[in-house]
Order: sequence, then C-alpha cells, then structure tokens
Amino acid sequence: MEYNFKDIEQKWQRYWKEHGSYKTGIRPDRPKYYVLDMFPYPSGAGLHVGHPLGYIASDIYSRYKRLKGFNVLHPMGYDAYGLPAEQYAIQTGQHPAITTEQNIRRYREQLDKIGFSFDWSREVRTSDPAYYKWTQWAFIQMFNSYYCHDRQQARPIAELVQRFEAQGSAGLNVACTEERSFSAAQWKAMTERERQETLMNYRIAYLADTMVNWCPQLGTVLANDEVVNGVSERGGYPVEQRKMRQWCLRVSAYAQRLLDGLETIDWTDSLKETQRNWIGRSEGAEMRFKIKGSDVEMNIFTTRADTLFGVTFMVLAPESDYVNALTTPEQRPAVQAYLEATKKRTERERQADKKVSGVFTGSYAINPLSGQEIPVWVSDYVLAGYGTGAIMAVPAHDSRDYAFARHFNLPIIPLIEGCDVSEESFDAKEGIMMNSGFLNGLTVPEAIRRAKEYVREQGIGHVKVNYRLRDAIFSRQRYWGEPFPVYYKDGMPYMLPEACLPVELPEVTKFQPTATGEPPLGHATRWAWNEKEQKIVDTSEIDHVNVFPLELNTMPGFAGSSAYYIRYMDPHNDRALVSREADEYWRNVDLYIGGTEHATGHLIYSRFWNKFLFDLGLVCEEEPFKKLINQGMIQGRSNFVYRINGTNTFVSLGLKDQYDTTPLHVDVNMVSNDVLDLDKFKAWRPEFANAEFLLEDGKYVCGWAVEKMSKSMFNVVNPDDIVERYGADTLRLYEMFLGPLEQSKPWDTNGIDGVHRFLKRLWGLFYDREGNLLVSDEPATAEELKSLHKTIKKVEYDIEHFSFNTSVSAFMICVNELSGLKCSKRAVLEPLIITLAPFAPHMAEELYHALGNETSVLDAAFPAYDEKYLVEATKKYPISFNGKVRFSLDFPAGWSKEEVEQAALTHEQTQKYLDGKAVKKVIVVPGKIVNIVL
RNA sequence: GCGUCUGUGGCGUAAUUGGUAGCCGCGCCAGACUUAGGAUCUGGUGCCGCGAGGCGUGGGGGUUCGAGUCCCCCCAGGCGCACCA
Repeated sequence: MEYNFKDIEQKWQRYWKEHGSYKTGIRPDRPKYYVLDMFPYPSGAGLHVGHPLGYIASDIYSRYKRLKGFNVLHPMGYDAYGLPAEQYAIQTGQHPAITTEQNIRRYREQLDKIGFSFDWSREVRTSDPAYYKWTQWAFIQMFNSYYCHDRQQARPIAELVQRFEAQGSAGLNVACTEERSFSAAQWKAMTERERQETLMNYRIAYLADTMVNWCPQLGTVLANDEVVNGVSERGGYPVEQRKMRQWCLRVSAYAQRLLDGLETIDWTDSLKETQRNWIGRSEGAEMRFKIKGSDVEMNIFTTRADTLFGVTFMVLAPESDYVNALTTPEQRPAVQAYLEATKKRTERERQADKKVSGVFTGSYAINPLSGQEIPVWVSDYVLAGYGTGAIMAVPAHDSRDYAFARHFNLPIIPLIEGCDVSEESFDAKEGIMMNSGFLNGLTVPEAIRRAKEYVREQGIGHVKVNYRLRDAIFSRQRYWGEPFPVYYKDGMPYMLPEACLPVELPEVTKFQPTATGEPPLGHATRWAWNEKEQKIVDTSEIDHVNVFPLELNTMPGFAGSSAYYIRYMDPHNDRALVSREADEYWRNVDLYIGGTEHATGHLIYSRFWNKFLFDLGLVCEEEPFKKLINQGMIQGRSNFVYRINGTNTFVSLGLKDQYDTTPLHVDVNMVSNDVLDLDKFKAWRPEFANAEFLLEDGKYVCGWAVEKMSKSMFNVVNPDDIVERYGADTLRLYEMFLGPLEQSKPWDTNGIDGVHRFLKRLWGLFYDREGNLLVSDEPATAEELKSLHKTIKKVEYDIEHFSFNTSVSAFMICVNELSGLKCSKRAVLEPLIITLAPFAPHMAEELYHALGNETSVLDAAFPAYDEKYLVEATKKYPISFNGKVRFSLDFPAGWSKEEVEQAALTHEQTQKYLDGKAVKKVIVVPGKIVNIVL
C-alpha cells in the first residue's frame, strides 16, 4: 500500500480538532512548560516557506515535552496592529480591519495544513478590543507610576505627590526628564495645571516635547529601533529630527535592570551583546564648566575625566539649550545661520556626510583644573540626545575632536608620554600621563579614577553612569493602532477611568496618514469624552465644561506585542490581564523561538513591560523569556536562465560562457534540481512560447544564487505547495533537516526527496504493497534493539539540545538499519514511532493506531532508552562499520608506548574481537582507551 | 573603527565534546527490477596516484601521545553597534 499522506494528514488533523487534543488548562498535578513563538504580522503576502521554520521547531519541542509528561502551553495569535498591516491596507485601498481579517484567515489556513499543536482556543489578536483593553490598561498604570531609584522599582505616583507635599523635591532620587527643585511650599502653591506638568516630569508614561524621528512619507514618528541607517525600517523613507509633543515610555529608568537581567536568562551571547550595545552603559563624570563673564554654567559628560588638562575647546549640540544662552551678540548671525543649515539636513545626510562643520559661539568656558579660557563651539557632531548635549573636547585623544581641531586650527595638547598626535589622535586608554598636573606619571586607568575622585572632592561635578538607551516614543500619527485612553482638559492629559476600557478605535472616513502629522483620528466624529456622563460622545459636543477632546494619536506596533505572552495564560479573563492563579502556574515563557530582528525592539520593550508589571506585583517573574532561540532566516534560492543577447534562445548553464548572454530570473517552481521544465517555461510568458534551447545532456540546467525571498526574484516557495506535493510531515522533517536551527540558509528543495523517501521506507516496514500489515509480535533481536535504543538516546539528546537536523538523520539511519534487517516487529516499531511523533505527527498517529492503539500518540510516553541494550549489543557487535574497536585497558603509568601496544594486542578483548583478522594499527591513549584498527 | 559569530567533499551538513575526519541526505557513477521512469532496490563516491602510498577540516604558528575541536597571529564572510564623548 502506498503512503498516502494526503488522506492521513487530513484524517488526523480533523481528529485532533474534533477531540480538542491541543486544549490546555492549568493542571497542578503536572509540571508546566511554556513554549512560545513570535506571533506573526498577518501581511498580505501570506506565509512563505521560511516562516514556519521556527514554528516547526517549537512544535517539535512542545510535543516532545508533552510526551515527557509536561503540561505544555503552546499558543498562537496575530500581531495585527501597526504599520505593516496598515501599509498593506493603504496599498490595496481597503479598510485595514478587512484586509487584516482576510490575511489572518489565509495565515490560519496555511498554519493548519502543517499540523501544529497550537491551542487555538487561546488565540489573541492585538487589534481585538478585548485584547487591547489590557494594553490600554497597562498604559494607564504606567501613567500613574514613577520610577524610584532608591527602591529600584516603579511606584504609584500618589506616593510622589505625598512626598512633594511633605518635603518638595528635596533628596529625590527618581527617574525624570529633567532635574527640578522645588519646596513643599512651592508645590502647594502650584495650580492644578502646574502640578500636572510637574508630575509629568516623573511619570513612566509621559507626554513631552522631545526630538523625534519624523518620517514624512509614513506620516508618523518612529522609535529608534524602527529607524535603520537614517531611513525608516519599513519602506526605507528618509527620517528627520523634529521636536514634537509625544507620549513616551521611560524605558531608560530600567536601563540598569535590563542590563543586569541579561545575566539571569538563557539567550545567545550575541543577542545579549546586541542588547548590551543598545543599552550602552558608560561610566564617567558629569562636570560643570563656568563661563567667563556669565552666570551660566554648562554641564558636560565625559568618560575621560583624566584628559581634563587637554581640553582646548567645548562643543554644544545644535539643539542644545546652552546654544542660545552662550551665543554672544556678535556671533549670533553666524550661529543662527549654522543652526538653520543643520536643521535642513536629514538624519541620513548628517550621518552619511562626515565633513567637519561648526561655529564659534563667542563665549569662553573656564577649565576648572587649569583655569584656562577655552572657546565654546557649536557642531552637529555632538548629539543632543546623549549625555548633556555638550562635551569637552580633547583633540589629542579623541578622533572626532581631533578632526574638528584640525579643521578649525585649534590647539592640540598631548597628554600621554610618547604618543604621536601629528597625524591622528591617540584614543587608546593606555600609557603614562604627562602635561596633566597632579595626574602626571599615572597610567590612564589610574588617572581616570583619580580624576573622578578629584572632580567629586572639589565639587566640580559628580560620577555618573550614562546610557545610550532612550525612552521609547509611544505615539504614532496613524489610524491602525490602539487608541490612547486619554482626554485633554485645560491642555493637560487625563486618563479615562479603567471601568470605561476598552476605548475602541473609532470609525473614520479617511484613515490614510497625512504628511503634516495630523493624526487620522482627527477625522473621527465620535471622539470626545463626556467627563460627567463617563462616556464617549460626538466631537461636536466639546464644550470645555464637561466634554473634552480625546487623544488623536495611536500606540505603536510594539505596544500590543509587549505583553501578549502574559495574556495567553488567561486569554478570556475580562477582569484582569491575567489571574493570579494562571500567572503563578504558567509564570513565564520557558522557551521562546523567533527571529533576531527583534533584538532591540520587541525583546527590549517586552522585558521593560514585564519588569514594570513585576514592580506592581502583577506578575511573579521579572524576566519574561527564560530561554530564547533565534531561528535563522530562510533565504531564497533563485534560478536563472541565460538568454543569448538579441535572440530568443536560452543556453544551459554549462554552455553559457560560449555565448554573450543575459541572465533572467525564472520562477523556481518551474525548476527541479536546477533542471528547467521547458514546457512550463514556454507557458510562463507569451514571449517565451517560441523559445529555443541549447541543452546539455538533454537537460536545461539553470544557474542559481542566494537572494532574499521575494516575489520579484520569483523565488518564493509556499509551504502549501510543498504540503500538496510531499505532505506536511515531509515539510516538517525537511525544514529541520536543512541544517542547524539557528543558522540562516537558503531554501533549497533539492534534498526533499530523500526525506520523503525516508517516510516511505518507514511506511514500508508496516505495510506491504498489497496493504497487508506486516507487523508481528515476535521478540526483537539484540541488533534490532540496539538500533532502536541508539536512536531513542540520540533523538532525546538532540531534542534537548535543539539539534533537530541530527535527530532526523538518526531516524533515517534507524530505518535504513531496520529495512536491512527486514524488521517489522511491534517491539521495535512502536517505541520508534512514538519517538518520531514530535517530528512527523500525522504519520506517527496513523501508524500508532495501525498497531491497534485506541488512544492518541499525543498521550503516549516518550520511550526510555535502555543502556543495557546498547552495552550488550556493543559486546556482541564491537566492531563498528569503519573497523575500529575501542575498549579500556589498565596499565601502569610508567609503561612505554611499545609496552602498552604489546599489552593491547595480547589483551583478551583484542583477541576476542580480532577473530582472525589482521591488526593494522594500535592507538594508545593515556586515558586508558585503546583503539585498534583492523 | 568596536563588539560578536562562522569557515569541513561538487552541495546541505555530521563528528561520542580533545580520541585519530566526512555520519545522514542531495548529486554523481555502476548494477538489479521494469514497456518506461523524475518509481523502487543494491553497491560505490574527500583529493592525488595504476599501485604501494601520500595529502587533507580558510592560512601560519603553538600546547598535547593525539587538534576540525584548545591558545596566539593573519585571511575571508555574516550579524550587531557606530560621530554615544
């Protein structure tokens, strides 16, 4: 009987669905295990063959853990809000809700065909009001919290209010946008609006005028991780810096904890390193420089306090508040002109163009150590957003300062003995100090320490840790996102009552973004808040007494994805994000599989979000994802045909160098093992209908290249097509067989037949051609048991180490061996297919039932391998196929190599195994292992 | 520039974790069964050499009885950060 994968897969998919086989609940009697995939954006293109890679791996692991007796949570959902879904909707001219719904349906169809063990009863969609109610709710909690550095946690804002009433800002050690100082009396004297403004400085979700990445083409601001090389990650549009009033999340308050937390989780070193870089901790000193003839003092941040004696000028960022204060009347026109010129340039231009530019402010700062007067300049090489937006320049030991000094002919004072600064600066933190007063003679690290102490003792400044990580900009001028639960009264934002959540996204007539930055929600007619009646009403009712405008921005894409893993634990709870019971049972994600592209976005925001909820006592684990694996990307493998220029003749790869040709992409679905299907090609496009071919060995061989998988390269392979042709089990096995999970690799169908053949051979052990079941109850031989237990051991080890490619190989070896032995015995096959069930669930289920089992293979127990069979079998069959024998031999330490060899040769073990064969070579190892090559 | 990972047959990869390379699969070669085969089965297949044998894990050095694996230097590629003071 043929292996009919189509019938088998449909049959069992239906069975699992009807039996609710994948429904999970809290089971206190079993240990839990939470396996999570990064949920997909349902884009219009559907899934290609690369998407399921991680899903297959996590599915195998989930099924394995279940066989091992764990209660496994393995949910799936959709990240349906945010730019991608909306851009697609705009391109196709349809309402995002409709296209999103369609896309989700298509994704679901594709996912279902692959036979995943997702518990779909727990599905979440970020665009579902019942879901985003909790996104809005979390935002309200953040608005009502501040971050206390002393306690290292978020605290209710009400505590801060109490404190202000009692002692003002004295002794405050909390995260804030800017340092402020006021007394209790001053606080009490403030108006409501002033108090709100003051509190805004401390809230974890706050509204502020900040420099943002504004993208005119997308009509929205973007977070730092959404901007790559100065252009938008989506679409690649230019991004400019603008000052706008935006909602922000005070992620920076958590910088140190985000850094420390990395030590406690099992992620790859490279991913942790990426996050460390992104957080960018640097220890240094913040120092005050007095300005000659002015009361203004400028604060700067430096990691090289030791180089204070080499400061020959100061530089301000163009956006710095100091610029205005320090520009002298004579210099004002020049400075103005410079600021305008800088303003016009986009971020990309500023980055790409490394030409030195700048302007003198006219002011002089006073070096607190040497008392020297040093000029203050403005230049765009200094960033407004880092440190204080002002630096002390040490051209001898900083390459950027050096370039600036050279360009404007400013003095350069070397501070390290023997360094040569005639051509370039000496940036290394090594050597002995000179020209540096009390620091002379010290090594650089010593000098850094001494200088910091000195700065503190003299009250010139203080030691400070700076982070590169900035607060996340949380508003988007877009339609397709979560609305804020916010209304504006007297120009200040207020939260809607939690009881009124969710605030549903209103209908609008025009949802396209605008280039000027007015959010599409401005078109909404029913978008005002009646404070008295506690409900959303028509905008026409806005009267400044009871009815107020609602926030027009929406939340960014990462809002909905930041806590979805928590929601899966308790997805239908309408009274809490998650019940205490569910949270305490499921705790956090044990295994998270997803792409590395979220390293500085989602994976930072989620950790922040989770830590915030942890601080509030709402979740019991501080880190959301215990172990994380990044599956590699599947690239496309494009195929080419070679057209002889000026003709309609195509020449095969091996002959193309004899002609003058142009390569053309061909659809990879018309090519098999790099051989072109000529009929399909002729039918592909009208202009190829009369194409002629120059073949080699009767075949047209195509060229190939690895490229991104995309429609324009004609190299997109759909999982559905593979399932149609080979079945889901083959697809699953093949995707794993392709190579190590974490490695990026091109999709290459060339080897898929081998995997499919393996399944057919396994089938062949159960059924003969006529469809008779061959399986017998005969006892298994030692050799057969060896094969089985070897495989179980190997596969178990491999799954635990996420080495799925080698476990597939192990299965193939086993089936080859059993085929060779013509072994169709239940005692061997039943454990084998249970072991295989995580990989090829449909086949396993079918064969498990064929053996007469009534229950699902899902509820079987993963077989335990027995070392006994391996040992016994080894004794009986000690010589492996490559002719080596290994055993232990005790011998005195002082023996020479020759003596040991002699002993090994005459040893009874050797004699037993030799069996008349000649010994080629004896290899002796001090570890008492002897290898004998026959 | 800084950080990080990787480099093995024609190709994807494997190697009991320092044990004497190339498992498994693709491809290729030969054979069997077939009207036929893009089906199935069997055998072979790192390179050089007729052969004995020699050479082989990017290159060079080192540690070791023994190195694909550990250490140092270089080369190549991938990823991350990049005027972050």
